Amino acid sequence: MREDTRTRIQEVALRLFTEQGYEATSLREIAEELGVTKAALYYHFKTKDDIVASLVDLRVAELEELLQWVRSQPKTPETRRELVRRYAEYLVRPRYLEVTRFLERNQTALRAHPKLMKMREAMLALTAELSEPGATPVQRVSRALALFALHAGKWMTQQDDLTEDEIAKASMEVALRLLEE
Amino acid sequence: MREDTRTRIQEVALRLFTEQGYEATSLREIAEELGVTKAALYYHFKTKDDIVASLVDLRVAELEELLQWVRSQPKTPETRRELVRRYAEYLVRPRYLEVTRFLERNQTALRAHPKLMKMREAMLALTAELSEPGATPVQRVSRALALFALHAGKWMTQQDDLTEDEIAKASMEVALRLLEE
DNA sequence: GTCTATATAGGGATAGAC
DNA sequence: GTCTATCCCTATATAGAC
Repeated sequence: MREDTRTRIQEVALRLFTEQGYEATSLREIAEELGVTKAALYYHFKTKDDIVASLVDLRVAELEELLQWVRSQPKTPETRRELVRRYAEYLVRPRYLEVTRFLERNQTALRAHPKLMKMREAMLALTAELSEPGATPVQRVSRALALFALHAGKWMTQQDDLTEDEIAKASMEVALRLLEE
Repeated sequence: MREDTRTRIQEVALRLFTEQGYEATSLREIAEELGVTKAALYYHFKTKDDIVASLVDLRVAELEELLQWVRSQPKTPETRRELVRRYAEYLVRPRYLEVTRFLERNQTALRAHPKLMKMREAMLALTAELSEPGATPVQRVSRALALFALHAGKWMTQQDDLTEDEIAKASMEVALRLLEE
């Protein structure tokens, strides 16, 4: 069973945008890799920006799902721990991680993109759910760092002699400890 | 006493690259803001890439200075704490922080840049100095996160009601605690 | 050291045939 | 749904005058 062209465009675009950067990747390159012409892309997506939008949509939907869940829960330490655990689960979904990396690496190029603001808002909202009203600055910073700790494992992989699994476990442990502050 | 044109080019380029992204910023824009023409830029820098190289050079030199220092010290907990403190000092030097932000936001656009590899190596080397041979995975991840914790304050500034100073102090506290693992 | 003018290339996007 | 052909624009970079 073959994927449809639209999905294949998304996949190739995501990979090239991540590897080379958004601006540095031309529609010609994407088309060539797929063995079609630029014009064919325009049948599936109205603009280059539209391709990005379709990618971000996938991720925003997941973040908002998570946000909705956490807001339906009592604001307890266990809820916060569970939020970190669930976030880690999202993070290993293949598509999600790649989109995240793409967005991290192309912040300025996409700065004006309206979809990005929605995503940033969602991330800040998630982070906010980890904090409490009367928290000290140290607690605030510490907990804001918790979700990021889970990302950290990803760029460590390249340098270290640890296995991916060891890093994942350790990152989770560090993230949960950051919540304890 | 007026700055020379070369320095002014660096300043404007750095600001625009950071705000708009490297690829999205044309030499024409830089030239217009300075009130000169594109061709004038080419007198001072051989290529657009050369401007970036000149900016990164500033930062690599500082990182390597720091690396040289830490390697001349005994490998004690106090040395590691002092490394974190010194890194934080570098981070608030105006030029350094702006270059850092520029590099963070334009990772992929600059991915092929040879200067960047030198910088990445220097950062990993610094991080490595925070770890010890027999460290557990949790310690490794935790300490690798320490230097990053200092950066974290920067993107928190936008959202939070904390003052810049409170965030700086809290980030330092969090970084030092991450070393304790 | 800065200018004007231009070479050369590549980008995103569209029209219209098949 | 994909093609060819093309429009229009902007980019980096250079040549040569001042």
